[in-house]
Amino acid sequence: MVTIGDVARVAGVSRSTASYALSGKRAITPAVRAKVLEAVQELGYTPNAGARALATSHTKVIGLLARFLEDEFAPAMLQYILGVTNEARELGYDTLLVSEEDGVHALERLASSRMVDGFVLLNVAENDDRLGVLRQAAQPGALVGLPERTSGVDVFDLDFVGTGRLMVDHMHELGHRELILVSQPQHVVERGGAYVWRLANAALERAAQLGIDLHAYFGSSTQPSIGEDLNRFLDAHPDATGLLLNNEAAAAALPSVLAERGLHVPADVSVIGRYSDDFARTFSLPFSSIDSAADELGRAAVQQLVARIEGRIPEGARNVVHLISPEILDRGSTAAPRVGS
Amino acid sequence: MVTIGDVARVAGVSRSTASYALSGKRAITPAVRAKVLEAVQELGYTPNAGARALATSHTKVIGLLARFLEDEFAPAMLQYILGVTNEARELGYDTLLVSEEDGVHALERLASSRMVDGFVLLNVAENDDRLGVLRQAAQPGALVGLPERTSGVDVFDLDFVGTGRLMVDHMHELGHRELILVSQPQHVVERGGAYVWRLANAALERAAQLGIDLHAYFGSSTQPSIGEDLNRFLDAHPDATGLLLNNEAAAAALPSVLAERGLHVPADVSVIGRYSDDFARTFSLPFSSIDSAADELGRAAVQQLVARIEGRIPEGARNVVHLISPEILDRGSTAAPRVGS
DNA sequence: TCACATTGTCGAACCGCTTCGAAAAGCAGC
DNA sequence: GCTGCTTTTCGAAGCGGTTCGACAATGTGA
Repeated sequence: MVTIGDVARVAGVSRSTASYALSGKRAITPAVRAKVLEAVQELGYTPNAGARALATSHTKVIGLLARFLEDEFAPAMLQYILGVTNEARELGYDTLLVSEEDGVHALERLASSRMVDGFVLLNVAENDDRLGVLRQAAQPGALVGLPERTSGVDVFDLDFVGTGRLMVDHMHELGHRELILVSQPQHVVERGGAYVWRLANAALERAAQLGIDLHAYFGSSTQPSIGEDLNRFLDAHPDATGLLLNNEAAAAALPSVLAERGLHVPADVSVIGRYSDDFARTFSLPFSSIDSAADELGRAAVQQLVARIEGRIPEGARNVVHLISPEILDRGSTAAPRVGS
Repeated sequence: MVTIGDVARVAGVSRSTASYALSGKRAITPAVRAKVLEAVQELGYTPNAGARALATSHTKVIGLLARFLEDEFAPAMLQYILGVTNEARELGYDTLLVSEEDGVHALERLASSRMVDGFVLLNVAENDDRLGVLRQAAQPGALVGLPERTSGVDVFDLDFVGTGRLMVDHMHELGHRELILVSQPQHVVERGGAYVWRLANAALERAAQLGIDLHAYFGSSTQPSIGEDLNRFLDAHPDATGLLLNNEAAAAALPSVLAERGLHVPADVSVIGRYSDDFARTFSLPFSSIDSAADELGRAAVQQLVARIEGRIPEGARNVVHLISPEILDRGSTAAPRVGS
């Protein structure tokens, strides 16, 4: 293994000079610096990460704590993960991915062993038990997902309240008066998926204000049960003219369910969903939707985290709670309801 | 930050004694060890990962190099990633996930900076340019995906040759004589997805031996193009009685395509696919299939890698090339072809 | 009681890098 | 040619562990 000592010897300078030549933290004569760089090239020197971490107390690694809820649509998580790892790399950081069940333990382990400079938590629950540990940790943390208490951490999420309202408003403007909302499985809500009821409650409230009949249901997250669920909901409310989807599996299953029932979109029924564009592209999703903005959220969380790690954010500065405004991507699946239906 | 020096002082022993008491590498009087452990509890001591790595040259981290090919079905990758991270954690290792485009560069960076003890490469191509670097690296590596040259690395993959044959054999036994094979997009093949042509060639060869008419196509990986592709293939071969799928998007799209054409499985057409069970469960995939065994492959790669890292494999031992035998999970989507069709 | 193992503990060195304070070198002005 | 100031380089210490060789304290047998 080639060390900075080897570089120094070959370049004919001291180790500290070699170090300064590489870091630029002190003035070095151009000629000397050139000799050092040449030696680096010749020997193929790369600093040892462990040694540097020990000396600087910075690992240039961020810890990414994923959290896979049973019954949740797992592939959606990949978009967030890639957003985080890609942005981190662009900012000079590597990412330690932890998929451990026991997130609290993982957090304690990484924080106290100083393996990482900061944390990104995915899929944060309303009362996420990881937050207590995170607030105690020496390293800063950024969340993707809005918890009840946001003190001491930076938060990034889609505005699910706004999303619920927007869905209802959009349908209302078109003239719909009876809608069905299909959420994630109840299981997900119980495990802390606050975004589910946040959207649902906002939609119900707005519907009540507007005099709209909104039937809110939990749907399964797998086939074929979600297909059966959808048929059941449609049977129960024959006069409903619009569907709101906050459930990826439901979106994926809906085309064939509608086909079997001989229903056309948007002539017979209007549909609007909430899922990632990538998901929409991969599957035959001809439905207008509100993007989950997974990539954007992951990247924003990392940017903020790195800014904190590198001290670019004043110590006393308030934490950020950044909610992305929902935007409808129009795929033409909503229209005025059929007259007389 | 609490160090082993603090522990030693509180316990009233030397640093080395504290270290030995914790590692057990030398005999320590029970009473002394108890005092050390008590001090550890009291102070909440956790060893500093960087310092330990520097002293032992072991980081207890493995580098996971993912590789996302354009047009490939990304969510499938998540299963491999989780298999790797979970197995690694169970064996006491953390996982550094690298999604960097330039895998060669990433590998060099991690290897020479000694950030990881070993590598797992996902989605390995026939002539993967990462292998050259990996063979030079001081750390061992395990691959998921079979390259042309396997020297110096341990390899784990599904037996795609066997898979191609099995699909054809299965259909042949049922009496089918004309089949359509839908592979991943040509793009994927060109980028190095060897598994695609490996399966296709094996299927074609076996079909030729058995006197079966096999029409092999590349299919798109996104909707709605793959739906159009499928319709085109079916139009072109009206007498084909069976479909072989090596393309997740095709599998996901097929149910609605068949519904539109009024075809029933397996009465009108037999179908067999190759995708992960998780994928099958998530979507309405009523097709018998050969599991990708993503989780199993990821775990096996990690087990082998860790065995090498920890020196449990003799230095001169041959590298492992482990191909998982394909097995058909029967979901009842294949049957004898309709007589007279 | 003494020589000799054996067992348990300690001090010091080392892993590779950064950084501080001080020494050395260079340069101006007188 | 000397003083006084910068600029550049160096030596040494320290980050927090592990590990080796030596020493001290026991215990054993003669």
